[in-house]
Amino acid sequence: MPKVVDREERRRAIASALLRLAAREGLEAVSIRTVAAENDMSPGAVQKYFATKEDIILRALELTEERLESRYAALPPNAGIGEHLRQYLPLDDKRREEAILLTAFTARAANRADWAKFLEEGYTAIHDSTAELLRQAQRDGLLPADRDAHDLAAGLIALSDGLTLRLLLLPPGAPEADRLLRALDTSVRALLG
Amino acid sequence: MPKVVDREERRRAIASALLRLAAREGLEAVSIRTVAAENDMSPGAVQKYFATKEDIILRALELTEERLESRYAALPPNAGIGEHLRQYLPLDDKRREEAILLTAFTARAANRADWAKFLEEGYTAIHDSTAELLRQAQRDGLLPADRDAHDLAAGLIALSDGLTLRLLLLPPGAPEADRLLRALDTSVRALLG
DNA sequence: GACTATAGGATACGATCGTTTCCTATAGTC
DNA sequence: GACTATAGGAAACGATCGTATCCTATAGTC
Repeated sequence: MPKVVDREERRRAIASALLRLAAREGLEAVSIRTVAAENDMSPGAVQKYFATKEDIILRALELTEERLESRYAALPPNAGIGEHLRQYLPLDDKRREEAILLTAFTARAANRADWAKFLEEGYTAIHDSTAELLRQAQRDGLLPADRDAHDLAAGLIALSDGLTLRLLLLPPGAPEADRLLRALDTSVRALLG
Repeated sequence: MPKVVDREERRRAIASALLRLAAREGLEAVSIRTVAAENDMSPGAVQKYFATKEDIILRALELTEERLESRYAALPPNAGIGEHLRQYLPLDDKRREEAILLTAFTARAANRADWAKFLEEGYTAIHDSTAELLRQAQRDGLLPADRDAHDLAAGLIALSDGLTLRLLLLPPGAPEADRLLRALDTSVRALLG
């Protein structure tokens, strides 16, 4: 056997470099060559791990969803709904990167059924775990039992996603962001209370 | 004077062709040549009206916001908040096109201050007119007077935008869309009290 | 130590990109 | 009718794209 490397680790590193680059300079700046440079490899080396550019993008999409899920899993078990929603907002550089990417991917996915299916599955997962959280709150008596957990979850997630779009248009530390976050709190309370 | 054409009309037609193309095949499919073909001109002719590709995109952005505003203005004066929000959802091909474009533009604008400023102004306009609508409802006694119209407007718009992202991932006539629309109604009612 | 399969890099190919330059046709002025 | 400014198109430029091909270096097997 010849020289051996951890192929899966390499693939992840390349996809991660793509995400870093795309978040910093936009998805249109992504090419085999620029991704290779971002990961300090030659373009030829990248091609040993991904046959096409499209394959790298799909792996990067996967990686983004993995990160979303791991952040979700890292929340303390007794965190409230508000804290869960806040996890998805672009309030620091890392989450801002992810939000940019998911937004760009979503726009492209609208015309590509395979990408859309992929993203939709991620949405469904978030939706289901949010709905489960709400049902738990109902069992604990923290939320009126006559609410439809699914409808409520859809509303809360939409609220968070819509706010994310607004926040992306503001400079990272803009003062208007506080107003928007307060509006989110108000709306969440109105929906839950 | 030589041959005379309506330059503004030509510019609008070119920008409109860009929007049509970008909505159908994605923003990455947009080039001087493809836009020219979409509008049945030669690439050289396009360059007589826009010096750079970037200029066309900016005009297209302007055009999209003009369309949003004109649709908003076309609503019957006694329409409710729910109908206003529904205007922005991608429920037919035309609005789906616009939503795809605005989403793609927003993702790119996150890294480009000039685009972001442009989009943010559009958001502010929608926000202000929505808040005004809410204050009118308060004066009419249709909405409790103790609500903050600005926070409420921000929440309602975020709700609509977030739902738009979800709808973009579903095929145009998907049955899940109905569930989401019902969730929107539920949430709007909860927010308005 | 010879052999070999893979890592990694260099290079080439055809296509397309944004943009510039040059040419022709035409509608209006004098 | 000569003149001219503009519309519109054709072609070319250098750069970059995705991808394919070829070459070398190296880590493991026998």
